[in-house]
Amino acid sequence: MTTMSDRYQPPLSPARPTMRHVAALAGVGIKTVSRVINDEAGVSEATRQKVLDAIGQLNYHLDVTAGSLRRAGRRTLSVGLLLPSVSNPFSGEIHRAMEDALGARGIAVFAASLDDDPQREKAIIAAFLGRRVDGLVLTPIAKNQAYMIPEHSRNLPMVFIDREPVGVEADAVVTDNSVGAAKAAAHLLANGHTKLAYLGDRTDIQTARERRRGFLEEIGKAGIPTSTLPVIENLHDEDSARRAALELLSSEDPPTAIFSSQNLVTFGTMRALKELGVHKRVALVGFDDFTLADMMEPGVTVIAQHPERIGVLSAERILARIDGDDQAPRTYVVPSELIPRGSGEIRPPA
Amino acid sequence: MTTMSDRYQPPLSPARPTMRHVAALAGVGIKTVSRVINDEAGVSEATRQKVLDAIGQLNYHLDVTAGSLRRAGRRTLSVGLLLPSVSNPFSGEIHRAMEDALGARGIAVFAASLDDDPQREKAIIAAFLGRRVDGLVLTPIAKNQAYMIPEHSRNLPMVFIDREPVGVEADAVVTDNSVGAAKAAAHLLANGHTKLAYLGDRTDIQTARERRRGFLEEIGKAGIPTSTLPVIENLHDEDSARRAALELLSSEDPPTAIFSSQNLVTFGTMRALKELGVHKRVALVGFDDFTLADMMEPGVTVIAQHPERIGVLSAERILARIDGDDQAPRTYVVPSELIPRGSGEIRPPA
DNA sequence: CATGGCCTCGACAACGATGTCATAACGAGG
DNA sequence: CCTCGTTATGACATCGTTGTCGAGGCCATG
Repeated sequence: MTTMSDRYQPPLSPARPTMRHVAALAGVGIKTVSRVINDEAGVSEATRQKVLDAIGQLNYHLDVTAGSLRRAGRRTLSVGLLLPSVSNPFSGEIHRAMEDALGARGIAVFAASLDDDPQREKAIIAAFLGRRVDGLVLTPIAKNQAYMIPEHSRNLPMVFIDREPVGVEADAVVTDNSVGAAKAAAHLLANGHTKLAYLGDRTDIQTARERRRGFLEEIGKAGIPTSTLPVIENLHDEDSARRAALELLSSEDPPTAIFSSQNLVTFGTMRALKELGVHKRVALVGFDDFTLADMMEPGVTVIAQHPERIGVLSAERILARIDGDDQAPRTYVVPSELIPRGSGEIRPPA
Repeated sequence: MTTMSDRYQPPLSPARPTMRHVAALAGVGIKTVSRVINDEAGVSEATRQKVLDAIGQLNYHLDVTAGSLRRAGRRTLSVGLLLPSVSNPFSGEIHRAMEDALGARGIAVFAASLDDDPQREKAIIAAFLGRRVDGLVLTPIAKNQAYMIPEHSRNLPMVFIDREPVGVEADAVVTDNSVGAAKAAAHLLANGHTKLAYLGDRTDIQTARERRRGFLEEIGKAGIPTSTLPVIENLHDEDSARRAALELLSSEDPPTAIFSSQNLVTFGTMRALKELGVHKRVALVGFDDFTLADMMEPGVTVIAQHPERIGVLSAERILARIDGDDQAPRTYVVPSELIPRGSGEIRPPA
């Protein structure tokens, strides 16, 4: 005789209950069940209890998607969120703020990563449209969002993050990229630097161009010629930034201060500075804050964006649009903030 | 006369097209449209083209949710993912790996943050069930998952991450927490330490308990009494960890090596070490890798988990279950890895 | 030319829910 | 006792899609 008690029991698989089952068990019509679940008026307390009991007994969960098919306004109670990558902390913060604001309204969030790939942007949007999301919040990559015109004219609520849309009119929530970069420039100038350099991200990314513009314009205003200032771009990962910085710093007349336009570029630059042993002599200001920046040697001065703030604002806007707000689209600017931590306050050699 | 060209034009809002519209425009029946879209056989090439043209012209997108209502197996092509917080990098990595694997199959991911709140866990699961997700991947917080028994017996695919479920049998993908912690202990012992300390997370978190166990057992094996070894727990954020470490290090007979059981605890400890100026004299090994750990002074030795690996494996398992795999549930262990970077190789004072 | 088989294709019901509307029950007012 | 308004309730159509099934057209075979 073998004992079977420790064998895996494939579970029974009773059909998932529907309103009909609940109605039958409670001895009422399905419409009454619907009324109870949706808290509609016109159900006696006794009936309500019977229905609730049946729901509990069957462990019934309303099928939101089936409901949305018929429901007025056809709300699916879901929105699509397109981010650079869900694994990057900046995106994560935005995602989190969005989740909290929308979750409170019973709206679920589909999140997806774009990886700077315009094709992917379109494919994901198509997938989300197929799910009939109530709204779209996205950090656009494609040069142009004209392909969204059909949806736009169907009044699909959309909010653009990080960059204003091209080809459709819609709300946008952005960081003051050029202003932030100008602050970085002003800060380095104020600390006495005249030999500056710019290390930047891919030039097809609008925010990268804005940052470059802000940085260079501010320097120009100070009367320092920008035509000879080293501007190294299209650095999209840590290692290419590191190598660019190494080369730059090993050149004949190296800069005494560097502005890096993005997180990974900042990391690469930090590595280069450290490898050459000049991390305490060459000034650095990076765009984007990061964890432990204050624990580095020296602490890294940054232009911090406020992703939670961006997320909260975007959530507000998409909710307002979903609720029918039809004001003219606006762009909301979230100010960046210079956080001095040491690396940006290094003064040029005398 | 005022010009209106720059005024906002609220867009027209033609109804979203359905298969019926496509069918009418193409001059075919709706079933034929369905066949074309789903690549079913039995449609002549000519008809196919007509339908595809109509789809393009109307900018039609199949309504996946409506389809899932009728489709065999009722797949909604969505899964729910419950993470500690979408804003934490560890969760982000898992999310990303999941998104990639499931996205390739046309499955969308609902992600939500638990914040270590058992109530939230239940609420979010209820919300996901209401959306009829095809599967659930979760990092459980609640002591017990017995409340999921009804779903489990309805064969809802589930995969648990980070911790084996209690109360239901299901696949789990976990890090070898106790083994990893033991490695940390062994590493510190091998470097000559005998005065060690443990700084840990909340004791109601299973992984935290595992790590403590692994750490203390390994030390016990080496013949060092663990009863007097400082074990400070329930440190759940950076600042409480910092304060605990400060106190510990200022005590009469401070440890020469510290093991911190989690990211935030590690950060707090690093701060304390630095504040006291002993970061180059007291050894530290932290559980969980983090960005720029190698750039700290000294580099921080960690027991790294592999969240991408965990994500990939979880995605594989949930897909297999969705595809009908009905083997007995298993627990998959993803090995952690000790990465020496300096802080863990500091030797005790002679 | 009749027959049968294959290929295309569409009518129809159904999925699980909700909006509409009709009806039953009941007490109030005449 | 009839009428009326109010409240509680359910029958039914419907949302957009897919599964089932049968109809019709065409071609090859005998």
